[in-house]
Amino acid sequence: MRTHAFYLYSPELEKNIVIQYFVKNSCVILKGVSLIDSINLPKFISENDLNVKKLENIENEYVVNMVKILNLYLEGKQVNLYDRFMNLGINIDYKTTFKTDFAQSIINELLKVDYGKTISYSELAFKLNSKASRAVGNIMRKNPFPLIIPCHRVIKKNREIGKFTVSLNDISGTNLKRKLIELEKNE
DNA sequence: TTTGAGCCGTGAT
DNA sequence: ATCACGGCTCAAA
Repeated sequence: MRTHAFYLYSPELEKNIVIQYFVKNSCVILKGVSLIDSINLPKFISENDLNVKKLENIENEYVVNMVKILNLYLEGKQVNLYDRFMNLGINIDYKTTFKTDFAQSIINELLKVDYGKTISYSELAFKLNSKASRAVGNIMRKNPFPLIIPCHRVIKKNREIGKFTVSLNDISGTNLKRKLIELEKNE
């Protein structure tokens, strides 16, 4: 089971979106999504030992469809990335990362947060009769699938944007989170 | 607006 | 069992 990877550049986010996946029983399983500055892309690729294909050379129908959907989203279209990927038969295996019931349930609740909406860390916890807002933040921090699992929609209760750590430092992470929220505010 | 103390699930020890 | 660690909160100053 070899890991494949491809990336596309998003002018909207000013980031490269790197998708890692592998194929098992003719089913695509997503391994991770990373948002990387162009300047850091070569380092990221070498550090993770990625065999990255250039997008235009990829024949795989799954990849073509993934890119189509991602581009729709990046253009500001109201698309549910998780559902659309699932409908393609692409498996987003978050249970490998999130092993506990609590973490998995939080992700399930997060997936119910609609496009363009936000929710606070504490509200998300409250859905599970918990007050563990900090623990929720720690779960978001580990999200291997930014954009697809929309952790950018989880903000602070006082309406501040909160942090967004996706292999980025805090400042650029928060800016990127803000961009994503703005992107989803289209009419 | 800025601190500081409380908060809670996780993973490591 | 315990501990330290945070994408957090609340309230006091």
